[in-house]
Amino acid sequence: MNLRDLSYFCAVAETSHFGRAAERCHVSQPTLSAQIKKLEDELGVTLFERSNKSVRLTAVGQEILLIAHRVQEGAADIRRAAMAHSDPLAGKIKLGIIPTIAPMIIPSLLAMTGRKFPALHLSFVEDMTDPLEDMLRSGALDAAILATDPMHSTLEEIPLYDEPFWAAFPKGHRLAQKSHLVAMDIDPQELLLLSEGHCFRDQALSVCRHAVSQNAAQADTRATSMETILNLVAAGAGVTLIPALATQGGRLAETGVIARPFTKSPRGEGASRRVRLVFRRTSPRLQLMLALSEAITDDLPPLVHAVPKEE
Amino acid sequence: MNLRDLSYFCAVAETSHFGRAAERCHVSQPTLSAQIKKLEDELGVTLFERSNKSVRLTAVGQEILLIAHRVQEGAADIRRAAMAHSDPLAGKIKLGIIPTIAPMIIPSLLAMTGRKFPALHLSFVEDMTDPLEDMLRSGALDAAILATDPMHSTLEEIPLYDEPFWAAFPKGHRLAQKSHLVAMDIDPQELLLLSEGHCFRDQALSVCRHAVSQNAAQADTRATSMETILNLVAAGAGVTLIPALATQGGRLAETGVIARPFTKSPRGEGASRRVRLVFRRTSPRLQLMLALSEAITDDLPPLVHAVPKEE
DNA sequence: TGATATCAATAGATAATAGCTATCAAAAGG
DNA sequence: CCTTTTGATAGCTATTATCTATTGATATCA
Repeated sequence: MNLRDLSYFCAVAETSHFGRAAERCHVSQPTLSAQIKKLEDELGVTLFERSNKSVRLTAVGQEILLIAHRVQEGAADIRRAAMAHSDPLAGKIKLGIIPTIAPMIIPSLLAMTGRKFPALHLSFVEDMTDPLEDMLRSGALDAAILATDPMHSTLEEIPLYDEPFWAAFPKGHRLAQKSHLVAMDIDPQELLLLSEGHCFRDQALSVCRHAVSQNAAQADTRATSMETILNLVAAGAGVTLIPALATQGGRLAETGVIARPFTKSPRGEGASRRVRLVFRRTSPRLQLMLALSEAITDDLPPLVHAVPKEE
Repeated sequence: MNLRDLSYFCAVAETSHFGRAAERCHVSQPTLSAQIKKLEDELGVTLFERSNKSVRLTAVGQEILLIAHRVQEGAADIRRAAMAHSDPLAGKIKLGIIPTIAPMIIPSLLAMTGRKFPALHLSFVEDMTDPLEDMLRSGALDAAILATDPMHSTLEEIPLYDEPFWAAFPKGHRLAQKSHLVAMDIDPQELLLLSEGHCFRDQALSVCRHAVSQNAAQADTRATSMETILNLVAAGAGVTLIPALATQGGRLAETGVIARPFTKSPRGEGASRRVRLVFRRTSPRLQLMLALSEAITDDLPPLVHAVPKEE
């Protein structure tokens, strides 16, 4: 049995005429006759009672016609479903974002996709890098925005932008006197860090390499969110590093926290992290990933830098 | 698209493994891969996200899987329906019978089919030959039991039996003195006939050929049923011919009507009619027709005669 | 780290089949 | 009696589903 055979069958049943049915199916009459015969042989029943003058459905034929219509409707539903999903820039997409990026990027991301991909429905999961990669690999996420090279070879990445680090300290702090800082300006004793697992903790530490060994004193004050750390900074508990985009929006000034960029090195390499769109190498939505990354990099905020093309 | 493709698709979706799915479908893995790819191309969507380590349904794939199951269920329903109708000796059959046969044959017919074809459901239409032939040709009937050669070449017949004619007259009638009659014994003035359209009317007249022209006197007393005629006979209104089987059951004796057979001619040809099973030449139920006619002739009542084999 | 195992995809050849044109055979109608 | 209609048949071709053998890419294990 075959969907084509069923459509031939329906055509004959509805026209009561092999020739006209063949025309409707865009095949020759002998072809159609042969296929009907094949179907009858396969089912072991006679579907039509034929004579030169008339073609009449048998009792089984009538019964089967009803079911055949149902089956063909199902086939049409499959085509419809496929059609509805054939736009690569449409549908639902579940995006994981690390906590040091999520709050800053989600509003603009939603605005941008609403504008450029009106048929796309985004949902978000905010978690740390490792759990996000796990979810990505298991299929629980379609993509993630991360700030590290993906660990697994099954994952693919598209660079989005480089985001410099800034130092944040309370108003009146000695660092406020300089417009640009260097890593050594940070006093390891003062440095506040996110809890382990946050990639930004490791990145901040690698900027302040001199602080690694001496930071043990702060072991008991590791905050689980940027928000908490900045509150600690505002309260005068220390200084910290924050990603550039976290300086936006005026929240810092309100709480009396001051932020300063670092001086760029001669080669233009300041302290920064590379933010990437990550997804399974096997993802069927590569096209969407490319479109999405391009849309993001097309309209970057001034505080971050597009990735140089040759990379 | 194709029912086979859909079953391949379902197999892969359910095993998440091309090799095992291929095994389940009894085809090679490359075959299955190719067909899935073809299906994806045709639908314009990716159904599976494949890697060496895992095969995962996409969102469209999940949606389509549900519909595909529905479609396959429909295909199974078609096969089931065909299976249920594949026994040629089962199902419903609508049988037309002329009024001068119906009352005598229906009880034994029902008993016989109930015994020999328990899966067969008979229903009956009692009418005169012409309307029955029309219904037969239009498909409103599956078969008919008639006593005439079918008029249309589209109809086929199987002889069942030859049924002699008997004369019926009131108790004390002069004919009662003879044990066997000849046609000329019938007085045209007395002959009562069924109304026009009944084949038995014409057959009775052809037996009493001498009565044809002289029967005009009875023109106003044509009864529409054998029952009525016999009541007239019982009341002394005349004599009539009846088919042999109408003499069964004791009803005649109760009403004081006497029946006598005719003498057979030297060649064994008495006055009689041939009763046949008639159906469309194109009928898909030829097998049932043969079985049915054989079952009827296998167990004829003593008053009728099997049709000689050479005919 | 290198060897092995796993698994889907690809290549190339073959078998099955759906398709065509031309023709036939039966029946109906003028 | 001839013509028309219509489904079935015959013979051939194009398509395609299928096979085996192999590749290439990962993952696993020693």
